[in-house]
Amino acid sequence: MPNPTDSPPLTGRRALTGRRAQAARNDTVILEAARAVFLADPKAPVAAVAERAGVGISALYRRYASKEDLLRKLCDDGLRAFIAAAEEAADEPDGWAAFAGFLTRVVDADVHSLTVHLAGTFTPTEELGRAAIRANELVDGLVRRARAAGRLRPDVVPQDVGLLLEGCAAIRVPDPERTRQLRRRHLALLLAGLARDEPPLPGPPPAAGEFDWRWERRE
Amino acid sequence: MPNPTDSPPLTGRRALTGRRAQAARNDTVILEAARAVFLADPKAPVAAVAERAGVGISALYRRYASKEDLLRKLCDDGLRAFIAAAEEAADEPDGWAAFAGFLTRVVDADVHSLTVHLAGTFTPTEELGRAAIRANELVDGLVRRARAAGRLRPDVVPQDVGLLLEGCAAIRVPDPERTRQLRRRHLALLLAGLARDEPPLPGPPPAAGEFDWRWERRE
DNA sequence: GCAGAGCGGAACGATCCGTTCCACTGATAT
DNA sequence: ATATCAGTGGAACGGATCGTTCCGCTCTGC
Repeated sequence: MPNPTDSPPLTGRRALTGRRAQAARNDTVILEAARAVFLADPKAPVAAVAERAGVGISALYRRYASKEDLLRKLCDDGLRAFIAAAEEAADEPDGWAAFAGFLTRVVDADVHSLTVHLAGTFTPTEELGRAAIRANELVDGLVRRARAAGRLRPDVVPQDVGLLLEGCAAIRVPDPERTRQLRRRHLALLLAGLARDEPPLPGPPPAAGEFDWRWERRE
Repeated sequence: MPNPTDSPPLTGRRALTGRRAQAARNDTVILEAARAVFLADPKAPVAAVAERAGVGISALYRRYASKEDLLRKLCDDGLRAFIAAAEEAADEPDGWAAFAGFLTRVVDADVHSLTVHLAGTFTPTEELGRAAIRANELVDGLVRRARAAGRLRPDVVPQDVGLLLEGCAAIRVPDPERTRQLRRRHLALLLAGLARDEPPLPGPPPAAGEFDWRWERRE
């Protein structure tokens, strides 16, 4: 009997029961395991995901036609979370606070590294492409507002955000909570650097589309 | 006839000739290729190095007993370069300039990511451990001097340097020169953030030895 | 009490990869 | 001139890895 986890079902409401409940539980357990595993190592074998989830391999293949399918789903979810964070931050009235809050949210959720490191391991759907465009637009808006608020140094461009997130995502220790702390610390350094009246940043700023190559399948 | 590269030898001086010269040339060609290949993908196969170097596999195995041997050599060279950069920077009289110069040098040479990403793929030698300690001491000194010079915010600790370098190393595009530019830009942001009179960095600062786990062999 | 959804995990086949091996070449020594 | 052999390219090998399939079992829902 696999996964004898939590309490029995309330058959009254729409609550699922027995085998069916277990299946529903496995849905999320598998996704969480996959996220954790591929975040640590994008090339991890499928079996590692199953093991981490505490299920058999067939429980996984019942839900996803292939590894690539699973990867795509993961990346899609990540992009969605990214967009959600941006939209949520947009509600904040102060432009700088919105910008800083957005970055903090994305860094905490570890959403950027998933998207970035998984890109190139599967053939992207058109839907995913649209989401990516939407995400870029949202970031543009956030940067524009932060600049309008007067706190963001004017030589920062939206594409800098990607670099910045990548830098934060690169910081990783075995303990997830500690990772979060260290990344926040690093982000604070970055945010301080984003302030005004510093000497201008060197070199031509990153251009739109300059990072598209990530999406090309790597061998 | 392999590697019919450059001009004939000057037999007069100690200049090596023919087969011998070719071998010497291969020494460096192989190392450069290995550096480039493993920098791009730490798990790359040995054959990829040989191909990139334009030599056969046996030319490689004649010099290194095993892949692990080659990786160790690479890591060792990287650490040495790191130390050299630190020592060179120490000559600079101004503490802040020394600190900033050191970071720039290390980022430009792409030395940090090599050491960090290759760690854990081979069993380290004692010699390597000593070099690591020496490197840490040098960084300590650089941070101390920068702080004494009054430009470095006081809540930055030496271990922050590792995080910072890791962040810079994480940014990578296919073109090496462009990578260098983008990293410099990112570093400038970081350095600006390192300035004084900002709100204090959040969370407990990274502790000494907190990143030692990197050196443990990963499965 | 029966049908089948859901599952665990062994088994399979296709790579992939580190390492060895062998035949060959051309510089060097005699 | 000729023999020698350091240096080399690359095919071949054996082991490991990994995605996927498949089979037999269990336990639910009816």
